[in-house]
Amino acid sequence: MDIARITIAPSTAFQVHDWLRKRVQQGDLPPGMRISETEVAAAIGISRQPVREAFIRLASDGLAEVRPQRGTYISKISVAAVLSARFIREAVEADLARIVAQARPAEMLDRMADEIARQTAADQAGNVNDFIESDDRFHRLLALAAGQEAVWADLERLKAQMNRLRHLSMRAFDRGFIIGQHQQILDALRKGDADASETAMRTHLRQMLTEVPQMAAARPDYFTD
Amino acid sequence: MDIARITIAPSTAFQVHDWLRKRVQQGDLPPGMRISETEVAAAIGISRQPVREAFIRLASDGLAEVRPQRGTYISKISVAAVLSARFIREAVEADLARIVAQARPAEMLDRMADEIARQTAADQAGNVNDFIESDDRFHRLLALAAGQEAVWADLERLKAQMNRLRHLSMRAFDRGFIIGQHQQILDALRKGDADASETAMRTHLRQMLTEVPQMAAARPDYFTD
DNA sequence: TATGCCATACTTCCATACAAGTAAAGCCTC
DNA sequence: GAGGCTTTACTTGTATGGAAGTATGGCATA
Repeated sequence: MDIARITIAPSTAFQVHDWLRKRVQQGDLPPGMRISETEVAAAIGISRQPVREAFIRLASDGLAEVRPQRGTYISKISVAAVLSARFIREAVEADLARIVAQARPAEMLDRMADEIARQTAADQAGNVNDFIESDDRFHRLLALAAGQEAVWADLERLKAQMNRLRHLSMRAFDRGFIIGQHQQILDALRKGDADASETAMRTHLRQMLTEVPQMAAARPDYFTD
Repeated sequence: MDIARITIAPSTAFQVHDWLRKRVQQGDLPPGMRISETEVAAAIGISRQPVREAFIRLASDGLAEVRPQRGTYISKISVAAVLSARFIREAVEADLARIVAQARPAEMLDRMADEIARQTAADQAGNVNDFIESDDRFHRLLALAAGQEAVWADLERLKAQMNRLRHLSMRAFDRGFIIGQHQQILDALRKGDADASETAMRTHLRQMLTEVPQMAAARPDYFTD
């Protein structure tokens, strides 16, 4: 039997945090921008306390920096943090790829193919957000196919800094190239070739090594380290 | 020129968070225990607000769970979260081992040997905390030797759940065995044998796969999932 | 003009009061 | 005794006032 799904209204602080987090990740609140408890509270029409607690959560996410008695600022994108997250992603997804290549779960691979189709459509429509979301789902499906769903949840946390960079870079870089790499990965997985799958995945994720310096050079005011 | 190191007194909320976090990680505050803003505030002699904010941070760490209008509880150790963190560690440290084996930075390898010596001493003295700290330093040195210090910082966050488990299991399991595995890893690194280094590291970190179910069976009230 | 002091207008931090929700014990009713 | 209601004592959530610290512009002074 299905149990009833009871949802209680989330607290104000929770909602504010969620709202701010999304806006930061999408680049709506740019790195370095100053935000103020008073201003946000007034804009929403609530007291300062829930906003303050949302700021604390945002700081825990690494997306904001609270300087006591001075102000709160949207974190600049740490190049070191992005590269670290990238390193971890490569190591983890390389292992995931090997596992999936050996198991070859047909349904999951089909769903990955579906995502590639969606990416092509989003690319042609010029819809950056759709593309990024499908990109994430593609990689998440890999974790699912390897029976390691929780791993992707952990990676999501690490990707926080990377995501912001991606919203900047997606406009500048070739999405068709990314789609091609996804296809290569999927082809190798279907063949059950663990070595080729790992190599394709590592190549794909190393792409970022060239993108990061370019982005940092283009918008130095958005980056640190 | 060196710039002056100015330290400002950390906020009360920060200190409370730090205190609670350490106590949770060392198992002083057991999984499932109920904690209350009012009680902690009274015990320390401050108001509820900073304690409340410390609870929020603790929840962000995954070490506590705030149930609105009901109470706040120390998180039980999520088996899924531990296994996920372990999977990530294996993938990442396998890559790190390969890199270090190829570079063979003499000074770092010597420092890793020092840590093994400290672990032997701590083991004979029966000092669990010293052993765990040295164990962490050993693995951290590996990241340092690979030029990926930031990676270890990210792993630290993921290890939060694992650390609590370790304080439970270290008393039950054979520390001498762990030391031997560290030595095997170091030997392979010194030889510059990337494959052997990777294998030794993976073997070492897979040890946990047998420990986790045993611990969960021994103390089911401490675990979830 | 340059320098040091100071008032002022911010900021985050903490304390306090109250609001809203939960849970459990006690009591009443059947 | 069983079931249901009410009271009561909790819990966390929000609002508000003030404390403490910071940055800035103005002004007096040399």
